[in-house]
Amino acid sequence: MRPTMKDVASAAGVALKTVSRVVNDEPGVHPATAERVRTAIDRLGYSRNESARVLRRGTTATIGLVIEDVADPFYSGLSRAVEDVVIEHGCLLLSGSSGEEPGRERELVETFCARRVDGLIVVPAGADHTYLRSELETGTPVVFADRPPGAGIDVDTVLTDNVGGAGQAVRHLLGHGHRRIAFLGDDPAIFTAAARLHGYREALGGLFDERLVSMRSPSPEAVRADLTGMFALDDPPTALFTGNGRYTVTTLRALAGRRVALVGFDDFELADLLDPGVSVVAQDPSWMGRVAAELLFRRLRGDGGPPEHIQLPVRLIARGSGELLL
Amino acid sequence: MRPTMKDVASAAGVALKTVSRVVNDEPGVHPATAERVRTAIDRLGYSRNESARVLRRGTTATIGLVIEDVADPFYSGLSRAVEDVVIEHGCLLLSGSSGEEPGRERELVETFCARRVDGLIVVPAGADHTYLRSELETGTPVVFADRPPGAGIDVDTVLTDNVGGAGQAVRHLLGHGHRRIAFLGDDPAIFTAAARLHGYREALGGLFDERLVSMRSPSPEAVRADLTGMFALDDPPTALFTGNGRYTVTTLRALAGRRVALVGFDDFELADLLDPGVSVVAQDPSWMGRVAAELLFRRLRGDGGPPEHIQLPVRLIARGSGELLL
DNA sequence: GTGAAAGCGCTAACAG
DNA sequence: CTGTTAGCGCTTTCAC
Repeated sequence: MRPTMKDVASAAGVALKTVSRVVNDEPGVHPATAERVRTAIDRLGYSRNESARVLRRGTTATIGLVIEDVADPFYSGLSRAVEDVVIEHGCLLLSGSSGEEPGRERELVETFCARRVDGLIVVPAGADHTYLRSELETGTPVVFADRPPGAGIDVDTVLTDNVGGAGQAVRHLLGHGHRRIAFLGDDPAIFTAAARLHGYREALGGLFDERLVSMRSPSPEAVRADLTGMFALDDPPTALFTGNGRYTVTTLRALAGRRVALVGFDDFELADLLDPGVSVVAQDPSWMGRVAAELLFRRLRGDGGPPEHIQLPVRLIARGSGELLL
Repeated sequence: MRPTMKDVASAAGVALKTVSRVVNDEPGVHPATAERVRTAIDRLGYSRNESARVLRRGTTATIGLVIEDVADPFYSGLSRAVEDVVIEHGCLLLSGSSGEEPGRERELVETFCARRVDGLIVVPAGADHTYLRSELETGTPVVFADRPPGAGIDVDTVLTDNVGGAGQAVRHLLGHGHRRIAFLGDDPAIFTAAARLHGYREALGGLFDERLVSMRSPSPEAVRADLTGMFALDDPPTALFTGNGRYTVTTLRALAGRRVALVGFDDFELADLLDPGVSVVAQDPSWMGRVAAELLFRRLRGDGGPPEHIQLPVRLIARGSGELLL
């Protein structure tokens, strides 16, 4: 039904190999012959079967990307940047969302490996990546982005300066006179959440009070309940540090206009249009994606050096909410 | 280097076909034999070569999705929904961003077809889809989402009620006393932009004034310039209707607090937190994704009925900005 | 239950 | 410049 090279060959009255040459722009085909072949290709509506080509050549020109959720602006920004780099290199991107489930992460990685991707970029959901070992031994380069791999796997990583960023946020609030600074963030099982908690705690020093820490689901109810609890304390927080974009937004909603200083980790659209503007410690998701993808292609080009561990800086953007004085 | 079924077979002391049976969970293998095979698979770190399988079977269990830009929340929401449905059906998703370039759209579609996707979901950037004809004849189902295909191609579509939604927005503003209602939107070459302009114009009737229409790039500068021009008129607009989420946000920024009524097409995060809250005509991108994907899988299951044209309704959400009285 | 042989559509290696 | 042959790793068909 679908025409093959053989069909094109007989239609053009040449050997199969000649068609292959034309299709692949290989030199050494007489222009007239090439033209005849191209005509036959157009007439039959021929399109090369990539699976057959991959099977024969052993390389797929495909990169796999595992993220947490495409619908999250951080990851969709990262995705887009990865896609652009992948395209620049003439490759195709295979991507999937783990939904923060380790099992799904692994399934995706294994599916991608079964499709013989040339390389992988992974934002891990799980903490055990020993399942990657045989693939790594086969020589497939893997870059971890946003979060590092579990113990025992030493590969390239591109991470944000989470500890430093959290410290910057807290010191900013301290500098504006606050001493009761709460932290709302994800479950510390998530690497970035734990790192940001660490930076927060370190910067606070003796001012740390575990009653001002809430790390659980970013559901409106949970955030609201925890905030209510904190504000009911004898010495309630006068400032908040939120651990990621989702928490910042949920917290803003839960605050319902209450006047508290706030600095959030992650920038988000419209942060400048709120009143007051929301001060944030901004990451650059597309930078992360680009750096990870470029590192991967460097490996693909044969760079066999030791694993690199890149840390991207963050930038504090003051817009008002973090500058409310005590 | 990478182990094949043949390697597993000799390691387990069975024939290649037996390994194939085990890998594919085919019945009729003695449990003990199967166990021996599985052990060999684990020991060698075998993973089936999907390209070889695809070549032989002729079906890829892969769906292709072409959108405009993953980094746009509308399309990333749609993507995620498509991905979920695709996963439910045990398939893999191949997706790419056209960046609103017809050439890129076509390249993506052709790349996906060369990879022999079982079906395609396309948010077109171009207006000519005759290049799809041979693929359609081959029997590959294609669903267009958000925008219809160009002339001469009759396939399934899943669109939003753009005309109706724009009308709803305009009538809402008319109902609050406004008579000078401006429209800011994308280039009318984009289907949705043209449809929304049409709905706007129809609802305005005799009140339509082309000086109150701005349809060009959503750059802050362009929007600001056009708004300045409109407000300098003798009878300036007292209300705005923005043609999509990007325009709404850009416009809000350009307004810099000026008191004008506004209804935007597309909902967006934080619309409720601004002051006043931003009234919108909301689409549901994940609903659109889900509907398109389910329709595609219905076709893949053999539903050969005539092309379906699904129109999804919109919902007006009043939050304050659209209810400012004249 | 198990296996041998053919062949999916292509490219690599070598002839002419 | 053009053609022939072998074989990538798998599934299908049929035989035992």
